[in-house]
Amino acid sequence: MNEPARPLPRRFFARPTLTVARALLGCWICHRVDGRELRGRVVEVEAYTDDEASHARNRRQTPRNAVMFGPAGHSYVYFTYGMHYCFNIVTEREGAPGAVLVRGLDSIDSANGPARLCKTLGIDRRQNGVDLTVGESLWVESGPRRRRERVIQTSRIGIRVARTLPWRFYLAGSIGVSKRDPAAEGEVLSISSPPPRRPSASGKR
DNA sequence: CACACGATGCGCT
DNA sequence: GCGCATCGTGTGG
Repeated sequence: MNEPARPLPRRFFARPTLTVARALLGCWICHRVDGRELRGRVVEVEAYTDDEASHARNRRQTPRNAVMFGPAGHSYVYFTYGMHYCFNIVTEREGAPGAVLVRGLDSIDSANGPARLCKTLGIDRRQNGVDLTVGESLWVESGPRRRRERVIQTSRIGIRVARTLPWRFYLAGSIGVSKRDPAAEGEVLSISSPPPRRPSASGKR
């Protein structure tokens, strides 16, 4: 049998979104499905509140984003591009929209990128609105970051607006990070390695 | 009702 | 770097 769940309590999630996002690094996402328990360690997240890139932009509430306005510690799973799911964890006090998009896990295969992560953990629309503090099917467990694991803070990915907000966090050097930002990591140029390729000026994403 | 488009990932150039 | 799958959602008429 599996170990009993030790879900993080509501008060962990009912804080400012940026605080929760950073605190989630190193924690475990656990999903009990089909009699087995899948778990991965969070290594990359993004914060969304009521900013221009958020589903709750302008604090506009809709059927889809409703759980972002609800109590913290619930899951917000949305469907996108006609084929993918993304998993978020609701933050802030009730009435204030906020969620952390979980973008990458390690200690499990194929969990780099928010959609692959959902596929690997078996998360889909059925998990939307689940209370993660119950510890019954889907929950989050504490997992303190290891010493020497640096937290990198940089801009979010895959959005067209609000790109200057540094609201993405990841653990440097971890497998499971969808996209690294060498500049934010303070990478030193080496004369023995080829020069980094510059992104073309046409890039819109 | 019509329509534009996306918090992505894959395969190919 | 680029095209594209594929459909729910929000917006506007």
